[in-house]
Amino acid sequence: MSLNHDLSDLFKTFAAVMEIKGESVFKAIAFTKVARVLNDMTFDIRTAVEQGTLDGIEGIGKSSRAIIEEFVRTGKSRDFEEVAATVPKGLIPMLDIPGLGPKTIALLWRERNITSVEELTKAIADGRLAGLKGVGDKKIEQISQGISLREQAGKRSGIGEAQLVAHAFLARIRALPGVAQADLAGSLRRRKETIGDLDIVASVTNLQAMESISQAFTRLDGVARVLGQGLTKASILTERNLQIDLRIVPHNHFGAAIQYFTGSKEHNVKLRGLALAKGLTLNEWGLYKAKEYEQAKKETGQPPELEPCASKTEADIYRALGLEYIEPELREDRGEIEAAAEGKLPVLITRADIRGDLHTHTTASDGVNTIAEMAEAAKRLGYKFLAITDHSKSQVVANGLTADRLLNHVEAIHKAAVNIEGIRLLAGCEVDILADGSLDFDESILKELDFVVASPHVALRQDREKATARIVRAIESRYVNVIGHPTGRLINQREGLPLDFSRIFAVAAATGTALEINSGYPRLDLTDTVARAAVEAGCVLSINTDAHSAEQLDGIFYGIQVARRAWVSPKDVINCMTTAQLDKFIKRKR
DNA sequence: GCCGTTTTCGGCCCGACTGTTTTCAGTCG
Repeated sequence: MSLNHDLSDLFKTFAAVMEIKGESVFKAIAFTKVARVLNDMTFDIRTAVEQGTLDGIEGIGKSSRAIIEEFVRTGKSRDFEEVAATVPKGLIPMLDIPGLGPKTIALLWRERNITSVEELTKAIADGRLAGLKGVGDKKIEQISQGISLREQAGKRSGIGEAQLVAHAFLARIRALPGVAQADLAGSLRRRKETIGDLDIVASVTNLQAMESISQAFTRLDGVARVLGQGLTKASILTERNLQIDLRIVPHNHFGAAIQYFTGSKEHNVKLRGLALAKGLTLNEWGLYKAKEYEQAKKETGQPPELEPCASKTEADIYRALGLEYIEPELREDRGEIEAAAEGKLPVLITRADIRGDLHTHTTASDGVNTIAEMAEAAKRLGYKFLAITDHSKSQVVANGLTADRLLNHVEAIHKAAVNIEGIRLLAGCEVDILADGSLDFDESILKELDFVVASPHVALRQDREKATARIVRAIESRYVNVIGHPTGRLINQREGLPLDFSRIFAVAAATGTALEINSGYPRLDLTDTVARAAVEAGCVLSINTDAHSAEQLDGIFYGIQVARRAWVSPKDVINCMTTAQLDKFIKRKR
């Protein structure tokens, strides 16, 4: 898929160059969107070009299509190279410095011949920025801090880490005097797998309290630095360099504010475009009649003196725009607004739909709880079935089971099942998919199992062709029910296998093999966009915890969130089947 | 550059905060 990413990067850079050159911002926005669409794509762009299916994709117009086609054919774009040559390469990374934007970068380049972050650092030290119009001492200090911030920060936090910090701060904010309600917004509320910064919205019933809350927030425990603080808004950095933005609004505007702050930006842009087309205008204060809003009295930090069409709840806003309510996980501008307009949003899966976990470990391999303990924990979660799937022999570090040990373990599981009522125990195994796609046990062993998860653990740097053939071969085994964490990726740590998903989906759908959304953080594998494409291609999914302890069974929550972002309904997931349906699902393949 | 149930031309989301300004530009989300 690297071609998609290469092209996405090209459009991103193209947009950056246009910003610095001061061309129409709309051109840059358009190319930024093309970059996003390419990045989200789960099919190979080369195939789309060859099959001529590039036409129908929203956001990719005539010019972009020409660039894509040329790049697929020749590996480059003359248009891009021509434009890029007019701007020094070193200016592009300067855009990542917080507080420094395209206008100032262009100014530094033209007036001081600064063409890289390194030169900028030196120029600041030498005092060469003095006398630049619009750049004072404070601005220079801000840029200087921005440079060091960029070096430390870099990566987005994984949802697992961000969540802990978010809940700690949310609790502290809720405890501040005058706060009526406070909730998470931003990408964490949308349950994105990585989080850039945390957004929290608080409401007040007494407007006088707003500023004192804003101030108190910047003095909370765990605040390392204050980035900005106004009447209704404040930003801080935590000790771990995570940025938190707090927005404070009057209580009857809470819905509008949390809608606005939840984003995504792209979702909101489209929503406001829709509002405009209906003669309305949408902002963080509410949804208003556009003409009235224009004439209304407005003051910074205060709602306009005007009755909104909607503002109290998010549901009110979506309804007033003629849309079904859109769950936060869907708000990415991936077709949800169009679907909501037609009343065709999916019924999203919830925790209550899950009837069992199909990928778990015990003390037999590298888990910490026994069969009975895992079964009791599953029962407490209300589950009707549980597959015990300890590691196979190649996973030596994980105490993987040899054939003999596995057969004994199967017997032990069946024996344990006799003593445990109300839950069906499946004796399974997480069998390694070896580098060539063969399985760690042969069929004489596999046929003794009730359930098989096959997963790749090693050789995760294979090329696309090899990796795809490997997983396809595993799917074709009649005993394999689920492909566990199909790519092996780890958030912020490991890319995983570069699979050709359209081939994987075709074989998985044809054979009745489920693809896993592994709920273990930082796996979360498959990802949201891939899982969605899988379902659209006719595949079924399995959401499992890969729990190595009874406690970890609770982690199913992460996988469900990925599934919700993937537009997944209960009917798409084998964990939502009744036990009888699950038996049928397993039998059908054998 | 992209797009079209008010448009094939003329729009394109919107407000808060900061800094350098005496009325606004740049940046951010």
